[in-house]
Amino acid sequence: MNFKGKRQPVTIPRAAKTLRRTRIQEEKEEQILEAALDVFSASGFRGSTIDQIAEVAGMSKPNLLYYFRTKEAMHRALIDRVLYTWLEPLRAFDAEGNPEAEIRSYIRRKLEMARDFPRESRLFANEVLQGAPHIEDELKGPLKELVDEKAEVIRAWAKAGKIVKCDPYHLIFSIWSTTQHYADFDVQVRAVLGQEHSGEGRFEDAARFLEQLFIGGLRPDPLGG
Amino acid sequence: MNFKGKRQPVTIPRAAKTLRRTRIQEEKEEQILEAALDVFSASGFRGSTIDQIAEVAGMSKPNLLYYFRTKEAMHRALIDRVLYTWLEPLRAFDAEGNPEAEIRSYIRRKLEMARDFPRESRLFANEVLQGAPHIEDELKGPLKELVDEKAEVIRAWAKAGKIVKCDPYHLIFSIWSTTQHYADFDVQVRAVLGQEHSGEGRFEDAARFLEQLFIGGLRPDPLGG
DNA sequence: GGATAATTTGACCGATTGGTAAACATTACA
DNA sequence: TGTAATGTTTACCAATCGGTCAAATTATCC
Repeated sequence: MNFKGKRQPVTIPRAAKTLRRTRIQEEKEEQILEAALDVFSASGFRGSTIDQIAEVAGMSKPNLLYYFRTKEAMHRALIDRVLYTWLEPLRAFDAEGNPEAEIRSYIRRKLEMARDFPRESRLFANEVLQGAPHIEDELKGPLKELVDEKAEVIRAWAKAGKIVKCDPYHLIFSIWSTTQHYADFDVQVRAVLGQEHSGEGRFEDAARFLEQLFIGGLRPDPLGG
Repeated sequence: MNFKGKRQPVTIPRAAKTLRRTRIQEEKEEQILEAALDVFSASGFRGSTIDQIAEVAGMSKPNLLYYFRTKEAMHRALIDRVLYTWLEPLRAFDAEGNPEAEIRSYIRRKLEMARDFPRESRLFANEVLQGAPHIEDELKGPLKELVDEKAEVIRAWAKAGKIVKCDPYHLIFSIWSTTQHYADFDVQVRAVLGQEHSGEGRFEDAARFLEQLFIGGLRPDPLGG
């Protein structure tokens, strides 16, 4: 029952992390995950190599593998760290609030995330696009539950006549897709808009358009029908 | 000026293709591109291997490389073949038509493509997501020109009060993103909708919602302003 | 300061990568 | 039917892949 000849990296027994966690560990793991975000978000899991991440992180490959035993472990740690934050805007969606204001601020928040955290957006986009082999459970579990909950809120709003009757799931999908588009398909957006309109102002233009679209499209039918 | 010792694959001198094009060539290139679409759309360029494509195509790797000299050449041929078809719906967008009907049918066509050609959608999504290293020219050239043209049509409609005043580029982006979402993020859509609603009927639900959203959101302001 | 644990590295491993060389098999065509 | 062009395969290449190992270095703590 000993481990002589092969010391376990400190990060492996996760439970022990809070007990013995070096300053160096925190710094290096941070460095690595930052580099991993760069690489994974740009090339997907299969298209990324440990050597690339090591180079971006500025350390040797075996050193990376001292902190994360496998490429998969690095990817998993990255997903875990980013996923919670990523769902924050949807979680903030408030049943008690004013529907129009809630939808407006949800769009705005998602658009801000697309602008400020495009790598995180692309990390998930790459993953989902390639069949979500590593996050299937998260999609079918926590994500579905959260969406189910918020969909119920939207359905209640529609029932109360506060917004038009519509499918709440597809409404959420459409907000996701339109906002994340500006992160995931950034190069295409820039190419089409051309140099003159691909500055940071495009996010304001997008926000204006999307609010117009969704607020207009969801305004309740005056006949109540 | 001879090539002894290394016969040139027939496909290399593209100009000569029309002159001497074997039945076998057509069949095999078809087979290869079909397999390449499978693999590239699922893993992106970097994440795909020639061996994978060879296996799917049911032929040996050197045999693939007889028809396409490099992995890049295969990818390029695939992009070239698919791109034209992919832009067909936007090209069909008619300035003379009724704005509401044109937008409605554009959404429907794009949604049909997401349903019927999800691999093609993912091929481009992978490519753009990873920085569009192989199709930058196509984006900045033909794509931008086509979008510019159609944006002008939409702008004219808005000016004439036929639809609400809005940014035509972001309108096009939002139609792209919402429709392609059902191909590119299919696994996520299925996971969130659950088994009961992830049948083919989801495309009808999506169409209904998106038409509602866009038609409602673009209906001209009755005050005209 | 010395022992001990934590960290880092260069050298290396077998498997896989994109791609080649050349022998071999098949087809088209006179 | 012969033969030249076309098509296919086996064996192979150097480079890169994810990952290991043991030795060397550095930080920590008494």
